[in-house]
Formats: sequence, structure tokens, C-alpha cells
Amino acid sequence: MTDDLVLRRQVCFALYAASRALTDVYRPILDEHGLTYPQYLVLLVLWEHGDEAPTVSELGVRLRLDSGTLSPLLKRLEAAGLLVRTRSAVDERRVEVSLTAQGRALRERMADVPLRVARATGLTEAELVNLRDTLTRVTETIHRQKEQ
Amino acid sequence: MTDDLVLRRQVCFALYAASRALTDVYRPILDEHGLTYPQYLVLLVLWEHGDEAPTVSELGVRLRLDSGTLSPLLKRLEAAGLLVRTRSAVDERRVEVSLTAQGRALRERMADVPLRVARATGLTEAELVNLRDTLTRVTETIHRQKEQ
DNA sequence: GGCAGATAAGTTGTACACAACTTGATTGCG
DNA sequence: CGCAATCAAGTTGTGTACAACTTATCTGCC
Repeated sequence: MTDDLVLRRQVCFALYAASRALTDVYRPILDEHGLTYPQYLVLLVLWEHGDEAPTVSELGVRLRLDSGTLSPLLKRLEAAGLLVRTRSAVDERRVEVSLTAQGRALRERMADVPLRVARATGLTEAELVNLRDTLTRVTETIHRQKEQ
Repeated sequence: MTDDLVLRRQVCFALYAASRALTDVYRPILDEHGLTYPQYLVLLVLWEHGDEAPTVSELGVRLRLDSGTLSPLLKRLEAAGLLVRTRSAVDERRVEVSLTAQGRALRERMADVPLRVARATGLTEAELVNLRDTLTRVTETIHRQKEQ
């Protein structure tokens, strides 16, 4: 029974350690562009959205982050000149987030980031796909159970 | 090429999201004992060590956390009465961390935590073992490359 | 039309992470 | 021996995360 409490047996620790290790790989790469890892994730969503200008909430659903995290983070990205926050004319509670030209241009300059990071994991393409799918399944199972 | 920048394709995001989702599962369970997730990890190491009283650095190696994170965290666990920090008599730079009776007793009361959490992931035993080993491999590959 | 309840974003407070720095102790080398 | 380099822990500053709360707006229902 007590063996279950040994650190290296715990999936949770493996997940926690791997997540931080991978962030360590991103840090110097993103630092070249003055970005943190969550800031990069926000840009990924915006690049994907094209001209749609999602609201803060919509970003939150995609990234599973709340306004308490996103508000200051977006403020910093706005200060860096990468995006603009605009109150919606239709619903003044909403704030729409849109890329600036500078923010859009950054996409091309960071196109090689995923490959550089994937390489640092030391896993094959197939292993990466498998790992990603397992992780996505874990995340979705947890969130499904929480909604019940 | 640009498809690589789509959020759901990225292992990094899957890892980041899964790590936070799993922490969400721990939160209410650990909250019953007044602990946070990193605090629980520290206790796991101490329970494992028995009477050895590791130093702050040794805890850091196991958990891959530095003194900047551990110092305040350990101070909080000491304030909660779960452990004691003592300057080493042999080398006064070192601080040895040892459990109190209360800290040791907590182990029994939290023995069911891993099973409750594992269940929440919705994965089978075999899948969990496989996931853990893949993640451990990722973490180790990254750290090995960093040392070169 | 008017207001109770819901909703969106932001703020506040606590707790990690981590880089960079400080302080005090120890070690090794000339 | 003496002291420069190293090392351990702690501190400071920045940036997430997240709970709890505030403020402003909107929606539905009467």
C-alpha cells in the first residue's frame, strides 16, 4: 500500500515534471522574442483565428484559463505591441482581442519553434502523436467528470 | 507547414493542459488537508526518506525545484507544524528538513489519495504506467540535453 | 419599462516557478 | 596559512494560476 506513495511511481509527478521540463525548452527560444510560454499559447490561438478577434472568454475556453490569468497577460502583450483589446460595440461587457501587424508578422518568424521543441523531447513523431493523444484524453476525461 | 502552429496539434499544450487538469483533481482532495500540490510532493519525498532528513538542495534535486521556490514553501509547511528546518551542525550552510509527528501521521490519513486521483484520470492501470514512463523519458531526455 | 439574476472582464490576495542577486559558510589551491 | 572560488539557502522581482470578489453590462421575465 505505502509503495503507492513513492514519488517516482506517481503519474502526477511525471506530468508535473515533464510539463516544467518542456517549458524549460521553450524558455530560451521564446525569450528571443520576449515572450513567455502562456503568452505564446495566446498568440497560437490568435494566429489560428485569423481575423476573428476572439473575446477574452473565448481565449479562456481554448486555453482553459480564466480572466484572472488572462487580463494581466493580455495587458502585457498589448504593451508589447502584439495585440489590441477593444470593447465590443455590440456588447460592452466583452473585450475583443485582435492581432496588430507586428503580432501577425511574428507568426512567420516563429514558424520553426514547434520543430525545434519537438526535437528537444527526443521522441519520434509517432511517439509524440501517441503521447499527445493520451494527454488530451486525460484532460478531457477529467473535465467531463468535473461537469457532472 | 503553418499547420504545425495549430494549438491542438501541439504536444506542449496537451502537456500543459493535462498537468493543470490533474492539479485540479488534486486541489479539492489536498484542500481537505490544507495542502497545495507542490507541498504534497515535498511530503511524498519526506515520507519516502524515512528518518534521513534531506537538505533543501536534496529536495530540490528530487523535485527539480530551486531554493527560490522551496524556501517559502517549506516555511509554510513548518508554520503548519508538519516539518522542522534545522541548520546542519556539520555544515552550517545546509538546512535539514525533518517531519514532525504530525507530518508523519498525515501519511496514513492520505494513503487513499493516489488511487482517488488515478481513478479520476479515466485511464487503465496499464495506460497510466505507459504514460508515466513516456513522460519520465521526455523529462530525462530534456535534462540530459541541457547538461551538454 | 423595470428590475432580478446572469454574464464579462478586471482586481485582489495567495502560492508557486524561476532568474538574478545576497549572505554566510566551506573548500581547495598556491 | 590565507584567500579566491564555490556552494547552500534565502531574498527580490516578474509572471503565471486560481479563488473570491467587484463593477459594469445585458437578458429575461413580469
